[in-house]
Amino acid sequence: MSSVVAINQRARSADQKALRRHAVLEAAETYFLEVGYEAFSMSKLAKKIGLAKGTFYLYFQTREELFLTLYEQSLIRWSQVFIDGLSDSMTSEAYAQKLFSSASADGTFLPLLIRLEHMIEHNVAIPRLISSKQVFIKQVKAIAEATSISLSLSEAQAIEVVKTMGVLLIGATQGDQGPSLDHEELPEDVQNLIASFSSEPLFIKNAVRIIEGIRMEAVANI
Amino acid sequence: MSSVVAINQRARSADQKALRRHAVLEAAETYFLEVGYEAFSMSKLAKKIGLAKGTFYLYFQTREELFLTLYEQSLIRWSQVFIDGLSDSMTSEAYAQKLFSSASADGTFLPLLIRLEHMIEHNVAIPRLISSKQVFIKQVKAIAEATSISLSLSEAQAIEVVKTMGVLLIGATQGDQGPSLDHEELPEDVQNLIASFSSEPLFIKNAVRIIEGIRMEAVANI
DNA sequence: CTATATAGCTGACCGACGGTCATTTCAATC
DNA sequence: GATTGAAATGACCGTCGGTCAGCTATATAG
Repeated sequence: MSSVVAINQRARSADQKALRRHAVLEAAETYFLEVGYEAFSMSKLAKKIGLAKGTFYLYFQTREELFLTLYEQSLIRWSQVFIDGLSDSMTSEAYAQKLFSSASADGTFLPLLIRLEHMIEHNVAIPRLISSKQVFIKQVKAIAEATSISLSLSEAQAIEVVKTMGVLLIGATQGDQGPSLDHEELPEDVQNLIASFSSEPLFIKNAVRIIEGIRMEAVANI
Repeated sequence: MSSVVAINQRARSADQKALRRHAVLEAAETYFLEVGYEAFSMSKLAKKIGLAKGTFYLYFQTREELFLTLYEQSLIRWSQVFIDGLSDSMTSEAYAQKLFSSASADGTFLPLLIRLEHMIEHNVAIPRLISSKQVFIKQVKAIAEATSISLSLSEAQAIEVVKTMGVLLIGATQGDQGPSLDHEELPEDVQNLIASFSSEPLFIKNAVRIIEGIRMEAVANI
């Protein structure tokens, strides 16, 4: 138990500080999964963990930097799950299905991805932002490599696919982020609208169109 | 000048109230274009117009309802501009280009569209939300009609195109919403990343892929 | 023309937020 | 056991969206 930092102890060595930072992140993610982005309060998180609010700000400069770090973690985690789920010679539909289901299964990843550019990246210091972009680049490369094999595409095509899937994922899951209207009485036209924006088929259909489009461009260029 | 409501006068008739509401919206949009979503403060807007903060809340229940109304207006405005810009027998690329440039030209539309589901629609009363969705449906229909002619597609295909263009637009313009890094020194890999997510080519390339995909699905089903 | 009633308008006030920093307290070192 | 430096603290700050009892401009009645 020597390396564990009890809640009332101080983290003095670099190791102990890393542990504490990790503990804060873990608690933050649990809390985030409970209440979501908008209701996430630093003061309440502090009370939950039993640390003073000021202590957080020793480990993260801003609330958004905390979110950026959670995003980074969830990106890395999801990438691994997705890559592990790929196999050789998949159809583009099966590929898109895997991508969507693995991303949806992670309760942190999508809500943070969707808010990344217009909320989180503001109020984060530039060097931290740069390092985050570099993590992103690394993950795109790793996913593209696996994609190249799974979909029998060139490396360049695979990178194009991966980037575009990200764009599409953000757009297609937008509807899932609205307020829950499950228990509301809605007119039929609105119900139909919502149904027609169901994120999973929306994503998969268009992912297939895009992947096939990219495939055909290569053939046309021979 | 009888119907104009001076700033110190009271809006008593329905006409005058509508005028005042309109004046508030106009001032709000001007202010929004100045400072953007995050820095938009009801108190500051009040001072700008010379009305008390409480007065806003007679015309809009919440800050988000004000944004929802601005969004609605900008959607209607953009739809008209876009439809007017379409002509018969366009290539899918020309179509996508028109869509992107008209949407980008409206400083209000995209920033609000991107925040619609996960920020604005929360904190708006359900009936207001429903009426907003119905405005959306109406606009989609109008755009689809014009699209059907321009791209020589069936009505059903055109609706599919329009809905999907919306999804793609949100995803592709995400990068434009990040903090400005123009005057920052960035490592080359990050610069390349940002360049490769340039929203205009990103949108147009994939719009073409999707439109052509939709076209081909119809041929395949004959 | 004045008195009354109605309702548009006001802004001090509320609780909660993210963030700060002078002070306290713990633990490693001498 | 004394010293010291840094980790931890939480009262405090300015600002936010939102409220509502009181104020007053205006339409109407007499």
